[in-house]
Amino acid sequence: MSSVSESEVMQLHAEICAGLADPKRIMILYELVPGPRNVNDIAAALGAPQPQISRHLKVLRERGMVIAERHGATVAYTVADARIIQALDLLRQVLADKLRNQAALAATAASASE
Amino acid sequence: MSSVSESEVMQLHAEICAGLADPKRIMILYELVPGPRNVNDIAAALGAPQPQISRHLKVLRERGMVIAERHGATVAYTVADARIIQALDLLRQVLADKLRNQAALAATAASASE
DNA sequence: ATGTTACATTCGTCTATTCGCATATGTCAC
DNA sequence: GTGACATATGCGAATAGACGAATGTAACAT
Repeated sequence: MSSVSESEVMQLHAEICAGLADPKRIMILYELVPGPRNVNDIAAALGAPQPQISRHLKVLRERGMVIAERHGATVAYTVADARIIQALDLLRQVLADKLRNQAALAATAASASE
Repeated sequence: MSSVSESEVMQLHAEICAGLADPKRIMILYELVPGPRNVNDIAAALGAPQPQISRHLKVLRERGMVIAERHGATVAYTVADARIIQALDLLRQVLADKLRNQAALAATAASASE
């Protein structure tokens, strides 16, 4: 019966979004798309120190956005929900269009000043 | 020719996500879904002080996520891209499922301890 | 038990965000 | 011009986020 209040939902919604609000975390999530990866592999792939990646993974874990699974000495991380990647892709498209429009505007301005 | 580097894209991607990383901003964006709204209406609808809403709108504006259009004394705000709302909806669904699963788990635990 | 590899956490510091409050700007009506 | 309304911004305090560097824990092999 623990119904969640409207503002609590908004808070949780914002926390999930905040999980995406860091370039490294976005890169980590995309690294996990092809399949599970362990921490050192991610760190190596992104050229970032392992503790930094571990901390970012903790942020994502706390928000239920990735799943950690121990396999012996290593820990495999997975994206918890494919819709997280879908949302990232949507926002990436928004960004791509914005950059495209800016480039077009710049070209227009350039040709206007020729 | 201004090609944007990989990490710059990630930075911009993260900035858009950061635009969503606040409960009030999410509420503002959903307020704009039915149609354009001016600042005071949003502030009244959310029961928040006008300067706070104005600042949040500035954050969204700077990231190109909303469009401001002056009409006389008032300024009408619109969501710049419908995919922003789609992304929010996706993440909201992720959250809803998570809450549903947590509730189910709690119920299981409760029945196990009967 | 020791060593080695994999991962997580703590600490101190720095930067960024958010807020309330007051105030500035902008637009219109008169 | 003045006044009234709509929106934006400056300022200071409080809070949160991210980092590097060092250290702690966990799993396994020998």
